Amino acid sequence: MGTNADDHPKEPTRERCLDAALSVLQDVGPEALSLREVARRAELSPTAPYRHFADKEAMLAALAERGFGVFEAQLRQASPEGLHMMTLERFQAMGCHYVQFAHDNPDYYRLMFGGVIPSHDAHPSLHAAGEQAFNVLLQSIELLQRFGKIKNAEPRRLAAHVWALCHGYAALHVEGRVRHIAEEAPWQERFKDHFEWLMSGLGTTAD
Amino acid sequence: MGTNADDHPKEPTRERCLDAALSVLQDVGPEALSLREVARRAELSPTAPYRHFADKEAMLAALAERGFGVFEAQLRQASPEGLHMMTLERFQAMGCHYVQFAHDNPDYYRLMFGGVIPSHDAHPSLHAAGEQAFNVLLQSIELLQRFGKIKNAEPRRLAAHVWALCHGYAALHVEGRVRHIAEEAPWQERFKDHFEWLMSGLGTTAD
DNA sequence: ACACGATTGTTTACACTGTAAACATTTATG
DNA sequence: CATAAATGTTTACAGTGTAAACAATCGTGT
Repeated sequence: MGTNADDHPKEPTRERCLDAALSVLQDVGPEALSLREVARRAELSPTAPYRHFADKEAMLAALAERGFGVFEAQLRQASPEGLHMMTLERFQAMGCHYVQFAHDNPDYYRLMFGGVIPSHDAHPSLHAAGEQAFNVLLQSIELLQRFGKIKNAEPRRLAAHVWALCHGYAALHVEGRVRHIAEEAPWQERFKDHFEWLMSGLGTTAD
Repeated sequence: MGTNADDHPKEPTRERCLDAALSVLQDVGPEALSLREVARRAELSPTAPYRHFADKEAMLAALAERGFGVFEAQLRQASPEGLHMMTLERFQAMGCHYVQFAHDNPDYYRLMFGGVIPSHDAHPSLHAAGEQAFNVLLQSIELLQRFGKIKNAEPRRLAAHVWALCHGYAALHVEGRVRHIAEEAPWQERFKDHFEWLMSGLGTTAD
């Protein structure tokens, strides 16, 4: 006794809502997600979540923010000893982890990068979380430049370049738009090729 | 007389619905789009659209299909005399037209490539329309290969590569996730750099 | 010309949604 | 312990997706 699955009376309601929201998201997708179903799964009255979130969008924004935390951690994991020891190998691993995150958490990914939340700027802390994740990429690029591993163009543009490929790849995957291509080999293998093609266009030749 | 704006009594209702749907989409976005508002703008009874579309998703699928038509036309426009005269310059123009489409028609783009329609395969003609647009890219790649302009890897992978970058770039733009970068220069200029970096990774060196 | 089945449109109905407001309860704090 | 804030519930309302029943319109074979 006392070991029931739903035995977390101390867990603050707000977190329970977010957990429930994620579970609803996985089951029915963001379009069909309803605040009331979230309340139901969190074992609350239908409108209780309004005590913790201004409205549905604010709740999704909070969930997306949580997603960015997991995401950033996963990116950093590619270079366990910190970004300052950046190498091309680790940078590629980071790209891999990027797509891996989208693959493992399609709902989070859609929520964070799809159009579910119309404007991130309307939710300052969400915007900040996104910015912080982007900075991991940006700093890595700057370090690679300092070590002479990639060309010396404007770092934000290089970051946007790499980001665009990763996001494009991840998004097309998440939305299932590349299944006809995906059948032959596991995506990790294919992505390595893509990343190498990508990086070979960013080499240090006439900055 | 007879020249009123709403003087298209012959226009089939189905098309009027799609026009109305696009207009609603532009005004309130796909999340908030309601079939009844569409019916209102098409000057129909609230449930009339059900005579033309199985449900809301089917209607959005039909609209997305129309979008793919416009999209494909815009891609082909980059090589006015047909794909068989493909050059790297025209291919770059095609990339530009890709992003231009997303920029000019963010609602269409989100509808076509975002997660609004969960599975394209559930709507065969939509799936076909998407496939057809992809084939424009694929054929261009194959022709560039035949002319020795790019490396000789599996065409579908090369196509996925270019597509991923274009989609990533377009999507991040459409969702307004690159405004901090976007301020300095018009995106057309920046995209040219990106596309050149991309293609320089696909040159003919050790296939 | 006309009957009749199919196509297209409308009305009605229902369960569900987001959210505001009023109310109740718990909790923290003087 | 009193009282104010935080948290949860109930009630209420307008708007939604969609099914079903009904009405009008149209095309077609005779």
